[in-house]
Amino acid sequence: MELTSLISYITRFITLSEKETDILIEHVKCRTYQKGQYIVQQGDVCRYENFVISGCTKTFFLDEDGREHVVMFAIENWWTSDLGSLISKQPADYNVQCLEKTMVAQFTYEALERLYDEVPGFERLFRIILQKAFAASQKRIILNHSVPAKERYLKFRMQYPEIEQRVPQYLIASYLGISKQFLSKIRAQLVYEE
Amino acid sequence: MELTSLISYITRFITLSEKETDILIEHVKCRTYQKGQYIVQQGDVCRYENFVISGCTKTFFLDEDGREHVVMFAIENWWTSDLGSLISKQPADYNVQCLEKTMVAQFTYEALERLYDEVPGFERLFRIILQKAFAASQKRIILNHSVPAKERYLKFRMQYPEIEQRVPQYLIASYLGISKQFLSKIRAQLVYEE
DNA sequence: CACATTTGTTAATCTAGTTGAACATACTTT
DNA sequence: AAAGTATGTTCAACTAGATTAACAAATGTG
Repeated sequence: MELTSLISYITRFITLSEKETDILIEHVKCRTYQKGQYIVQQGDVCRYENFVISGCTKTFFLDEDGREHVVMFAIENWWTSDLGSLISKQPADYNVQCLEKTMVAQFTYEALERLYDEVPGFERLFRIILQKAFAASQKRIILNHSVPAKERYLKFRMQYPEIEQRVPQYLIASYLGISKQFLSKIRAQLVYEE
Repeated sequence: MELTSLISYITRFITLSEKETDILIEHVKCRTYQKGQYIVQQGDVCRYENFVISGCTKTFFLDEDGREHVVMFAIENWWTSDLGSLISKQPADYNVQCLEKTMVAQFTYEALERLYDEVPGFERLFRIILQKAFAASQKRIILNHSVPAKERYLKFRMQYPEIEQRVPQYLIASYLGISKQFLSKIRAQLVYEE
């Protein structure tokens, strides 16, 4: 079934009784997006927390000059959303767009609230997910400030080899905070060095 | 009592019965650090989640060349820690050092675990805190990538006017990811413009 | 008080990374 | 097959911001 990966993901962190699994399933909906479609649009209020079952997405925003800045990617077993928008019900800062045909499991804000109340471990699950996400986000701030682009690229390649394969280079450049030309230069250097 | 600010902070998010308040108090310890002392040291395992009762701290790390990079500040009613280290029990990436005489309320990892189990709302409290912290951290990554230093400084000034007053400029420059000379140049420009 | 340390400014030089344009390659779509 | 669109490279001119160093001003300390 479609939700297998979600359930086995969740049970890595908390145990779910049969009844709780049923409650979970009632509160989540699967949806498939085609390549290019938007799961979240900058300016709209974000309605879902999304768990990627299959496919690949990019999260980005457009600055005042219309330039695109990639914030993150998401592949199988990752969460993606504009959490700030979801919890505050303010317009989203980000877009989440599918780079491939992508299937996600979607939780509305209300579904999450109910799950927090009805499934005891659920609050813990998200506390743990958020702890990790926050710690990773903090590390990324460090990285951007203290490490030159070349090393940032190497680190990215090490950490997310699947993503490097799946995603075009100019998007990776944007994620790293550099121009595609400069990434190309870095890659040329690395080939020469190896 | 010293913990008044902590308790009124917490009750902004969840309700605490008298008994729960007692349990909370049992699991937290106040400690005062003098100016210059370290609450967390890079390389040590971080033992506490800290709530600032009074004073001011900076969180920073030293890169391979020994240069200091400020990640955040914390003043009254803020949390500060190296969360990654606290939860993984791996050596901390950051230092948390007091810029003034600072009083904090400290929770050990074990105390937090017990509180999650014994005080029903506690898991929710931290889920909410982490949601906000994560969303803010994500916004900061955007900001660094898409906005020039001058605007980043203006935004910082708007958002944290108390901190701008309390903390020396060269630390703010480091927080913004620029050199102190460049911040000085920006400030000179702003005075001229106003 | 004088002296040292911390904090802030100004100016010259240097560099990592940007921008833009031209060209190459591949993948779609008609 | 032709033509368009998405992706990737290279080069030259440019700029945001770093680095170094010298000097003020402010603050702390014996």
